[in-house]
Amino acid sequence: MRLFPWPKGLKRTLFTCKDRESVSKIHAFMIVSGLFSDKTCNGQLVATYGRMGEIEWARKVFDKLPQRGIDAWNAMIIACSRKGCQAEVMDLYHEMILEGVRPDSSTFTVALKACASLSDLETGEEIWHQAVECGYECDVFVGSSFLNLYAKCGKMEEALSVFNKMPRRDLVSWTTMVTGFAQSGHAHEAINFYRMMRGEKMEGDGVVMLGLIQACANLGDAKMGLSIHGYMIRREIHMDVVVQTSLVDMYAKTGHLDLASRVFNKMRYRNVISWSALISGCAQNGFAGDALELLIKMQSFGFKPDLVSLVSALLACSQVGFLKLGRSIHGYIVRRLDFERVSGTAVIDMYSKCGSLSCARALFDRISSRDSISWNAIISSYGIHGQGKEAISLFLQMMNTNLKPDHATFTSLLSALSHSGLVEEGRYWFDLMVCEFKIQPREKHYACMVDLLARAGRVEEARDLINAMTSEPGIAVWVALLSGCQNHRKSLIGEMAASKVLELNPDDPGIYALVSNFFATARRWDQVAGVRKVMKQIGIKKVPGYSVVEVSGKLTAFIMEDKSHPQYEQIVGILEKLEKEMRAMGYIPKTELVLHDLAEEVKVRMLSYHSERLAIAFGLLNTAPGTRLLITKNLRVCGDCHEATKFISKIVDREIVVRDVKRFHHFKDGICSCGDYW
DNA sequence: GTAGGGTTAG
Repeated sequence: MRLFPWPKGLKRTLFTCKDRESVSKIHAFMIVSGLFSDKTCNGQLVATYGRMGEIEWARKVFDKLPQRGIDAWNAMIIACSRKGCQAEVMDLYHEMILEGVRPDSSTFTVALKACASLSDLETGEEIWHQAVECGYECDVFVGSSFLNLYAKCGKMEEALSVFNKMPRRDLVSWTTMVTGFAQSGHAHEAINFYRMMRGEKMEGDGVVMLGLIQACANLGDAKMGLSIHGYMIRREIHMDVVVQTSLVDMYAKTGHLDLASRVFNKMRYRNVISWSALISGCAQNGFAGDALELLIKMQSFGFKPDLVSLVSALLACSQVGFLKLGRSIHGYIVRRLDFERVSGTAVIDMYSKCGSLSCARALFDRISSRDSISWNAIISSYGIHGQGKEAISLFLQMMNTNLKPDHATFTSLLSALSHSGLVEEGRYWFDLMVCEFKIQPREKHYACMVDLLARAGRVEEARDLINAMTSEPGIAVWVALLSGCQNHRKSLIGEMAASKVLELNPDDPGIYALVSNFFATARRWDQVAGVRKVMKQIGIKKVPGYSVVEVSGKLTAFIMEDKSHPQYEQIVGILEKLEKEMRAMGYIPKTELVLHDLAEEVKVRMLSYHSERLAIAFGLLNTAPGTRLLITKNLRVCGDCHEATKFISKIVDREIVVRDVKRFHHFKDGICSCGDYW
C-alpha cells in the first residue's frame, strides 16, 4: 500500500510535519520503501529536519544517504547556515566539490554568506570565481552575497565596483551597500546610497532603514534619526524587535535617553539585546544607577543577562566605584559564561577604576590570549593610578608580542606619563609615535601632551605645541592648557585659553566652572562675577560636586555641606575632632582654594565640609578600623582636601583611596601616591 | 521559491 501519492505528496507531507516524531515515521517508511536511496527524495528529508532546527538528525540522515544529490547537500548546508555554524558550511562546501557535485545558486549564496561572517575574503573570492564559471555571474542572490562579503570585510571600494557591475539590483543589494557604508563608518555615503535607491523608485523596508538608523547613531545625528523614525511611522513600515532595538540604541548613543526609554517601553516584544541596548545606553551616558536597576529589572522579566549587558553593568560599576557589585558581576560571569578577552578587559577596567589595581593586574596576567584592547586597558589602569613607569614597562612588554600599538595604546601611554609628570618620556614617546609608528596624532594625543607640559609648568611649550598642530585644536587641548595656566598662574596664556574654551563650548557648565576658577585663582573677582553673570543670563547651572563612598556593599553620596544625612551630627563630630589633630600636626587650611570672595573663617568652614570629607567621615564612622576606604568624586579633588586626606590617613591609620574625575589618589601614612603631582 | 541584506559591548 502506498502512503503517499509520490513524490509530490511526500514533499507536501514532510512540509506539514510539525515535530520530529512525525518526520521520523516518514523517515522509517522511506527506508522500508527504498525511497531513502532516491536522491530527488532524500534531500527533502534532510531539509525537513534542518527546517526544524534538528541539525543533529539532519546530519545523521545526511551521513547515511547512499546517494547525495544537490538537494541533500544544499539542505545540509542551509541547515548549518541557519544554526550559525559557518565553519561547517565551508567544510561541507569543500566536501561537496570534492565529491564532484556541482553547486547551484543556493549553494554559492550560502557559502558566500559563511565567508562573509568568517571575514574570509580569500575563500570568498575563490567561491565567486567558481560561481562565475558555473554561470551565476548575473544571479542577483549570488551577486548580493558577494557584495556582502566585501562589505563585511570593510572593503567598500571593492563592494562598490561589484555593485556597479551588477546587471540587476534588488532591495537586498541596495541594503547591503547602505548597511556596509553605515557599519564601516561612512555614514554620509550610507545616506547617499539610500537616496539613490529611492531615486530608482525602490521602496525601503525595515532592514534598510535600520542601516540608516545606524548611520545616524554613528554621526550622532538624532535629528535625522528622529525623522527616519517618523518616516517609518508615516509609511507604516513594519518595525520588528530588531529595528526597534536599533532605534533604542540610536537614541541612547545620541544622548537622548528619554526617547530611547520611550521606544523601549512601547515595544511589544523585547529580547536580551533590546534590554542590553538600553542598559548600555544608560551606562554610556553616565546613568550608572539606571543601568544597574535595569539589569535587575530585566531578570524580573525573565531575561538572563548576557555578556553585553553584564559588561555594560561593569561599566556602570566602574563609573561610580561600586567595587562590591562589580566583584559579584565578575563572579557571575565566571560561573555562568565563558570568561575570556571581551569580558576580561571590562573586568580589568572595573577593578582598576574601583581602586583595585592589583586585582586588575592579576586578571590581566591570567588572560590567555591578550589583544591590544586588554593591553590598552592595563596600561591606562597604571596611568590613572599614577604609575607611569610601570605603564612604560607594560608598553615595552606589549612591543615584544606581535601586537602593534595603535592610537588608543598611545593615548593610554601618554596619559599615564602625564599623570606621573614624566615630561621627557612623554616627548620621547610622542615623537616615536609619529616618526616610528607613523601614527597621526589625534586630538586626544595632543590633549595628553598639552596636559603633560602645562601641568609641569611648561605652559609656553604647550602653547607652541598647539600652534604647531596640523588639525584645528579642539576643546580638550584648550582645557588642558587652561588648567595648567591656573595651576602655574599664567594669566596671559590662560586668558587666551579661557576665551577659546568659551567660544568652543558655550553651553557646557563644566567649562564655565573652569574659567571661573581660573579667574578666582588669580583673585580677579570682577572677571569671576562676569562669568557668573553670563551663566545666569543663558541659564547654565554649575554641576554640584559630590562624593560617593561604598560602605557595607552600599553606595552613599554626599554633596557639600549636606545636612540631610541621618548621621550628620556624628559626621561633623568626627571632622571636628580630626581637624584639631590635623592642626596640631601642622595642617593649615588652603583658603586660597576657596574660589569665592568671602571672609577667611567662612572659607575654612566651607573647606571642612567639602563632599569628600563628609564621605570620608561617614566611611570612618561605619567601617571597622583598618578598612580601606574608597571615595569617588565627580570633579577633580580639591587641593585642600588632598592635603587634609593625607593627614587623616595618618591619624586614623587607614588607606584612603580617592578617585576623582581624572585619576586615583592612594593616601597612606600621611602621603599620597601621586606625590602631590596632579 | 528553499537562498542573500539587520540589533547590544570593549
